[in-house]
Amino acid sequence: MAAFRLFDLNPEQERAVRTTDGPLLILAGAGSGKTRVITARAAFLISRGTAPENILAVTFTNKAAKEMRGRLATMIDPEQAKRTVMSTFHALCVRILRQDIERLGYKRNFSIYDEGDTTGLIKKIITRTAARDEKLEAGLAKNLISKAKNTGWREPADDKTLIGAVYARYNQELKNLNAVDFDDLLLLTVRLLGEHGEVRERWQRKFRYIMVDEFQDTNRLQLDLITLLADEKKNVAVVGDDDQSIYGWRGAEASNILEFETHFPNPAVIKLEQNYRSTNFILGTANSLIKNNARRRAKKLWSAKEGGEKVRILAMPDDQQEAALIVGEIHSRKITEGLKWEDFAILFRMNAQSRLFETTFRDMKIPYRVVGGNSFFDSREIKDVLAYAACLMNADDDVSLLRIVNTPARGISDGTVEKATTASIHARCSVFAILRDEEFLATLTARTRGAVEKFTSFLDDMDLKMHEPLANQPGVLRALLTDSGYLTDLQRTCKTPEEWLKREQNIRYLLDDFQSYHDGHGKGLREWLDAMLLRHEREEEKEEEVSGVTLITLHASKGLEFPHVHLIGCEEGVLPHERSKLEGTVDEERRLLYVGITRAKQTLAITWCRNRTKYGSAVSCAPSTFLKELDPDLIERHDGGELLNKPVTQEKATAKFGAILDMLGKL
DNA sequence: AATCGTCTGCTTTTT
DNA sequence: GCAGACGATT
Repeated sequence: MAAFRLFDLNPEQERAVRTTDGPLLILAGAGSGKTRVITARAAFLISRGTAPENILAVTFTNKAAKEMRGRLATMIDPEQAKRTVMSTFHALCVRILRQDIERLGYKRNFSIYDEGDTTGLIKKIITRTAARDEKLEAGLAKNLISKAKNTGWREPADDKTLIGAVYARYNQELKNLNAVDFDDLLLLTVRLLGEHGEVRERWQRKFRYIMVDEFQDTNRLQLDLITLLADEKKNVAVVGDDDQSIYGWRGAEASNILEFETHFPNPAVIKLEQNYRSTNFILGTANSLIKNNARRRAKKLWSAKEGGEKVRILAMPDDQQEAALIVGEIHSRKITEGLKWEDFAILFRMNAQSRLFETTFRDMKIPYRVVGGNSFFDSREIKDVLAYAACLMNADDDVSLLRIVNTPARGISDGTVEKATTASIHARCSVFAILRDEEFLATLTARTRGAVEKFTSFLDDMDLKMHEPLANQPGVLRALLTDSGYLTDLQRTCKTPEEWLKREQNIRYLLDDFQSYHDGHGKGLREWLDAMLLRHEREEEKEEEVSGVTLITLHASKGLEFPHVHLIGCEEGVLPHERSKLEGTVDEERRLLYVGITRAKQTLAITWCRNRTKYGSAVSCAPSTFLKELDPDLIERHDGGELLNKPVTQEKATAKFGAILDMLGKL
């Protein structure tokens, strides 16, 4: 291969790319080109003769992995790019576990349970375990269990506490179901690699160079995993920004990056401080805020982009007027400055804050998109389809089976299901096995027995068809949904034609996705199902088809950028959130605002309201204490109430009219 | 089995 | 203020 070209990189970036051996810590500030560095580093390693499959780049999201792979494909031979392992933590673990999980006493066809599945299971366990006067919310228990798994809390010795007992039972139950939750993917992989030297060595030999993206968001288990994968060579390059650590509440350990040296001694440390995104007004504002955090690796972002506008802080009388002013401003700037709706974003702390903006945008007929919110995968029909598929892959998967056993209604009542579950616990086998057990069937009425037998033979039939060599698997799945009467039943239970249209569209999307996965990758239901369960967003479609002003939480905005950003609701109690003050995590809230500020490329406006409607009633608010920390030299303060009521000035009207004429002229 | 009414209790959510 | 859960009703 020709000599690798590095001329698009600045000196620090180039050093990060060329430092290939031994531990490396890259402190990459917001907008400093970290994705570029990771991909260039992979390309550089390959150009120097490293085989692509010996390079591992781990990310948190599928989107990031995909983006990296795409970029790498533009830098080197796409065939080689394809062979480079770029994967999320969870997908990597699935890959490892599908090969060797048998050593931990699970079967290789294990099911992966998502949040909803696990919460449901925990709920069931709580009702079975708790005494009359004991109460435990399933959601809370799920969080506690997740935290326990992620911080390495083993089986609690004291299962005298309800949560301890539920934890132990939950793990046992999962194992019986031959299922794992998201946390288990990491936990079991760490256990597998830790306890089985030959497996560990095999993977260590494979991954000679490891890179980790968003290292500030890794938790204890993820660090353990990386440590286990890196052999004594320790060719581990981590990229991250402690100032953008905003997932502490999900178990991310900022100490992983702050104390990197204790985990990997004598690392090379490289700081990327040149920002390619924002103006210096914006970066200076961000710097002035974040320097108030005590525990951080000092860095100062700078930009070659001079000029621009000062950052505006607007005080608004209430949230209604906040929405009115911002939406109005976006509307007029789009026209007068010839911008696109996509150039604007509205950032907020809580999802609930987007509501008012949504209605205001609708009223003004401005297109908008809400990022996040309810996921495609939370819809009933998608869960049902995936449950059908899961049943064919893992006969022990009771959770999926119970989901679809009487969906559509086929004469297997709750009572029958209850009876089957009890019998399965007694017989120590799966519910599916019980439904085929002659002894059990004999206890049923002739009618119920007929229904059960029809159901099991239907699934058997589908199972057979699905696993035939050269089967048209997407076709089988499609047939399953029709022949089971599922689709007809779904249509019947939809209240409006629009609802049916939406649900049907979702299913069609899902099946099309499987079809193209099957045709393109030549992979089967197993692999596709894994990918679906580890992917909670329909990235491609969402991003390309939908356009308009972006409405997004601060958390979800990390990694994105917009020319013009409005950061709303900067009030004490909202940002920082009331709860964070009680929990002592105000620093993380400050980082959250920092992330928000650094999303802006050209202009940034921060608003706060003197009054806000919270839970139905109006409360008065104070501006966020963070606003006092921002460098006053870089900021303009306005009273937004006045701006809103001020009559339109002559010059503004002329400008606007001129712009309209301009647009008409172009037509 | 479906539907209606009342109660509750409120961040953020990469997989 | 409103969604989501749960229990009582038909």
